[in-house]
Amino acid sequence: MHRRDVRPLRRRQILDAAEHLAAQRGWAETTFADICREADISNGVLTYHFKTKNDILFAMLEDIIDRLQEYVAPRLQQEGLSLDAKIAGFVAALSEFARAHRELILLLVQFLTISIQQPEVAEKIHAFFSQLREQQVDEVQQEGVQLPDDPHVIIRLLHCLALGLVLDPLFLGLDVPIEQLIDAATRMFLGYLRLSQE
Amino acid sequence: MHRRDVRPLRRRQILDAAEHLAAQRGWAETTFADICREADISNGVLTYHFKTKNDILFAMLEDIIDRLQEYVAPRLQQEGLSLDAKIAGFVAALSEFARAHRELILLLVQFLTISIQQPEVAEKIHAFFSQLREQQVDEVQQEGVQLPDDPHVIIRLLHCLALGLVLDPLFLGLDVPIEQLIDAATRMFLGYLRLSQE
Amino acid sequence: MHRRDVRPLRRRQILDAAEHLAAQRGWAETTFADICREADISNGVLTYHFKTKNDILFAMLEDIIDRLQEYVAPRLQQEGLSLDAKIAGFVAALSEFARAHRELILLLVQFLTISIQQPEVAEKIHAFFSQLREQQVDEVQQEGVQLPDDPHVIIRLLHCLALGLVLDPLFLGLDVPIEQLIDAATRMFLGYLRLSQE
Amino acid sequence: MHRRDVRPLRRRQILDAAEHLAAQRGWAETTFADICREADISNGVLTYHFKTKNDILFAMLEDIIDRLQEYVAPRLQQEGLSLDAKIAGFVAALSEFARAHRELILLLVQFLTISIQQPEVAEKIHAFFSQLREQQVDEVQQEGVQLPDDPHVIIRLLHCLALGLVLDPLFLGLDVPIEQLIDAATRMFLGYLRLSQE
DNA sequence: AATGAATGAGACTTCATTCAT
DNA sequence: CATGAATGAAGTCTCATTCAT
Repeated sequence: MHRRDVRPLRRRQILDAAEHLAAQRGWAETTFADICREADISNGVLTYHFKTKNDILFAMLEDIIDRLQEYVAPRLQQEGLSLDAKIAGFVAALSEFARAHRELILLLVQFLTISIQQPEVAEKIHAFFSQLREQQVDEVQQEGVQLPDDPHVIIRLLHCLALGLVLDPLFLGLDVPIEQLIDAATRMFLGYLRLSQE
Repeated sequence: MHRRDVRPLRRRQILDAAEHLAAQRGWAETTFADICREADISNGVLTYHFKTKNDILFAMLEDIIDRLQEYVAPRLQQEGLSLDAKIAGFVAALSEFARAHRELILLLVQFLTISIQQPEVAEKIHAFFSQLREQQVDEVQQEGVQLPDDPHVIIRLLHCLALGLVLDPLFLGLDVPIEQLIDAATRMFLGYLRLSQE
Repeated sequence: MHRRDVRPLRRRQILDAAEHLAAQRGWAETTFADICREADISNGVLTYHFKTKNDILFAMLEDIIDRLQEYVAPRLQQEGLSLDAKIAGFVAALSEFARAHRELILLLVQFLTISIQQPEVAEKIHAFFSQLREQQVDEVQQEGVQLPDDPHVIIRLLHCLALGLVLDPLFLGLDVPIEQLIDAATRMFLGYLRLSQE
Repeated sequence: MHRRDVRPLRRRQILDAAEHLAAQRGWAETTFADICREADISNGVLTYHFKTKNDILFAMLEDIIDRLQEYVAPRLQQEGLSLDAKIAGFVAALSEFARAHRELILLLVQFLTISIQQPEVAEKIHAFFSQLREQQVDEVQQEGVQLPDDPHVIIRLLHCLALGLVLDPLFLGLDVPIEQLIDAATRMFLGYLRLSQE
């Protein structure tokens, strides 16, 4: 009897290899041969599971969005936490995540770049972040406190800050310890939330 | 007598075409043939002026750094402005720049992505932003006011925010009017600067 | 089950074509397109079996050295022959070989020329002839007769003469029947061997 | 007033550069750009003096044949020398020449290789050596002594030997001191000349 | 005489994709 | 499911040659 459904295993094997290489050297510079070598499979296996290179690209995209989803989900809708605690928690989690999953961040950068000319990719990324924003807007709106801006603006601003905090050390070096930066950013954002209350 | 200085003209022509295409479709997807078509020159002219594709890449990098430099320079060291006015001016200028030079921003994104595996590219970008940071740190230090953090941390945070503000609408769509975002960001940052004075 | 060992067959096919063309028109003037046409294969097959043009060059070199080896081996260490008979046999075999394998000789000339600036090629050719010399020196030393010079000098001289006999008609035309030349050369060399016995 | 006839000077300059490079790295690997760099001239000058690459090739060929001629001429028709002395002198001069003009020998090898598929080149080289042979045959015939073979065969054999002595150390390394080789070769040939007198 | 920019054919090489086994 | 040989279009790059100045 055949091993039941080797396919998911093979796909996983291939995606792991492809993601590693794409993060490392860029998707355009990643060839089928590279992936075969990295995944220790033959060219035939690769093309059996993924018809075209773009198929791999989209599978990777879904894969990393799933992974981000899994990471994010339990951190939302935590009952009993103050807004401040949630925000501080979000920024802290983000920075921790960026350090622990550097490769995934690099991969995401690849996809952001690709999204410029691949509308389908742009759409998927957009959808993920939109949904995340909506959830966070909901959380903010549940608070009774007075806010300095429309909740959508607030969350958008939070995301801008988050994006900057994740990418800046990646591209521009790290002259300043990341902890100090995270700390300052948290204080800044919490201060901003309280601006209207003065 | 020779046609006066044809080389700089041709180089400019080629770089314009290459930058346009790289911003549009990505550097890896930009071929010699594309550039020739865009610049309306023959393949020979292209390789006469730039020995290799990487030569074009580096010329482009220097070109955009020069352009950023030219844009940034007059906006620094403006005597007689308060720190608050400078910060607000920086964020405003940035957002205005991002809108007016969308292509240049896209190009910069390409280079950021390339910098991950090309140390030479990373170095040049790093050098530009380091220098900018140093200048801004100097400006901050000239102020007599008490600050919430080390000036390096403050400027770094400002740059994180700026990076986020520039890239976020590019990649993640724009559900929120950019003006509101800029306004909120400015208020946030100015509030942060005053935190220590309470 | 796979077609049994297609690779060696294809390699053979390619090498035959490449050797023929290189002998005919020179290696530098032999293009991938030429080889594909001659071997009746597609460009893809060629580069699938040989990554670079230099790979083909080295495969050719090994191939012709193997062929020379196979030709030479059975002619050495023939027991029961006098030194004179061996020498005469060597010269005769050589001239016969040069006529029967003209293409191989032309190919060898190509490699000699290439060896001037490719140390790796020079090394392989050198190794082959060194080994041949050593074997022949051994044979000479087993003779009890008094010799006019150190056996290494004698064999080296024999090889110089052989090289001249092979190349001269190739390059300088043939005003003199090759048989007469071979005959005279044989008499000359045998006379030389007996010089010390006078 | 113009410098009178710069052209011969320029041609000399170009030929020197071309010959040096062709000897060094092979003619096929020598580009116009290489020659311009080596001769320190512009591309325009090069193509003004030589329309095509083959023009340079033929000019080089004529140049080296002239040089060989100049070297050889005074060594022929030396009255008052015995045949033995002439032969010994020829071999000695040859070996001395090969050492002093290594580059020219390398260049000659290039031409020999090229001659295989360029009949015009083959013809010129052939003509030079034919003429040299004729002169030497004349000299031999003027001797009253009894010879072991037809003078044409003798001289041809001498040339084979000479070719071997010049090329062997170039291609096959030099395990044996060249002096010993020259000495042995001279004795061998002189012995051969006396064979018929026994 | 001299210059060097311009040309485009063609070289080597890479690679995603197909397919017989 | 799996293999890897085969494909050829397309990529980057080289270079002899032309030509306006």
